[in-house]
Formats: sequence, C-alpha cells, structure tokens
Amino acid sequence: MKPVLLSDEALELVARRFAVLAEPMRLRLLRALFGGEKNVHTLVELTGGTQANVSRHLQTLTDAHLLRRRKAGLEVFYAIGDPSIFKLCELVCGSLEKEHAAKAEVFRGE
Amino acid sequence: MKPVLLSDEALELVARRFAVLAEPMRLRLLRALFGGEKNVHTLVELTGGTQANVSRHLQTLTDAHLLRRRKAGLEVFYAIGDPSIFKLCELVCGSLEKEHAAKAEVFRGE
DNA sequence: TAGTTATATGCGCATATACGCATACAGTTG
DNA sequence: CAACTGTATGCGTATATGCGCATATAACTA
Repeated sequence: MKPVLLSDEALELVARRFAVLAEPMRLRLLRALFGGEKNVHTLVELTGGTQANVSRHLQTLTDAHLLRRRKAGLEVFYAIGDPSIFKLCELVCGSLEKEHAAKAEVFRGE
Repeated sequence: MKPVLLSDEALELVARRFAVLAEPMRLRLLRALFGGEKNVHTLVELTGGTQANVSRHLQTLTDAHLLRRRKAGLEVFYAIGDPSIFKLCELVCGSLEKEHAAKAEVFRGE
C-alpha cells in the first residue's frame, strides 16, 4: 500500500494519539485491560497507582476513544475500546526488539 | 492472537518510542522523508521550521533509531531507518479515520 | 435523612521539553 | 592560513503535563 501524505492538521491529530500512548502508567492500564473490562478499584490495585491518578489517566484514554466506559451502580468499568491498540503495541515491540537485541529478553516476557 | 503482557520496563521503552512520535514537527520530518533521504537544508525548507529546531528533532529521531544518518561532505543526509513507521502511521490513521467518520455520522442524523 | 463507598476533580508543585537566539563545530574552498 | 557553508549545541524561557493532596460528586444502604 502506498503511504498517503497527510496534511499538517492530520499530523497534529496523529501526534496527539501518540502522546496519549506515551505514558507508562497509561500503558500499564491498557495492559491491565487486555484481559477484559475492570473497575477503577481493580485497576488501582493492578497498576499500583493512586486512585486519583488512575482516574485521570482513564479519563485521558477514554477521551481519546481508546477505552470505553460503563457505569454499574457505584462502580465504573473500563474496557479497551479500540482494537488497533493491540497491533500498535505489536508493531512497536517488534521494532524495539529488533533494535536492541541485547535487551530483547525484556520483551519476551522472560 | 494472544497479546504478550509486557514488563513495566518494556512499557517504559514503548512509551518512549510513542513520545518520540508524539511531536507534529517530527511527524512532518518523517513525512518529508517518505520519498527518500534528504539533507538538513531541504528538510528545513519542507517543514518550515528553523534550522536549529529541525536539527534537534532529527537528532531525537536518529537516537530512537527511526532515522539513519549519512554524512557527505558538509551535508548530512537523513532517511527513514525503521520501516515499521509506515505501518504505525497506517494503523493510527485508520483508527482516527474511523473515529472521525463516526463523529461525522452524528451530524448526518444517523 | 445521614452515612458509606466508588469514582472524579480543583489546585499547586515539579519536571520535561519544544522553541528561538546566538554561537560552536566541521568540512570545503580560496 | 582565512572565509564561507552546512549542521549541531548551549542556554533561557514558556508551556504542558504527571503527580499528590484534599475535597467534591454520585449512587447505594440503613
């Protein structure tokens, strides 16, 4: 497929999407959600962050349409809302793995 | 497909890679290099940035192994050094397109 | 209604980084 | 050697944003 040359405005949007993915805590949240939807309390435990910080990052991810939000009584459940995330991480990991073969074992999950 | 769960250290590296791609000016540089390698002066013209700023961003991209550097006399030529960039942008663009298409439908009374 | 639980948010601080300016460095030419 | 060209870099500033603390909001329960 031929690469389409994007406009400057499109590049701004792409950059913003990449920025959302450029925070380790948000990636940890996405990782925690790979297995399916979870409520905030569970995500706080899994990521080891504070409740306030986790809530903020969940907001950022939801605003970017990477997560979907479901309210159930007192709890709020989040789940991955954009399956392209999986392929994105696959691509980046593959590239990084090739890049420093010395650190490659990190990406193979031991 | 079964996603591999990455370690926290791996996620930090992935986040760093995304951060490199999270700047519009760096994406403009990558876009300018889609057609092949170019020297700094040409990239300054194509992107409309200052020479100092362009040089810095080229450094960042090269450090991340996304570009390769070739010196020829006074000039320095840069070229895309990681083909996964193409697929990355394709993925993100596809995702953003869907998102905006969905948004557009709202205004069409869908 | 009052109290409890789960989640979200206002605020301030600290840090990271993009940018512009000036200048340094490297390589070529006189 | 000096002068010139192309590229890189030190420095200061402005802005963005991640984090912690405290508190607010929402929904359930006695």
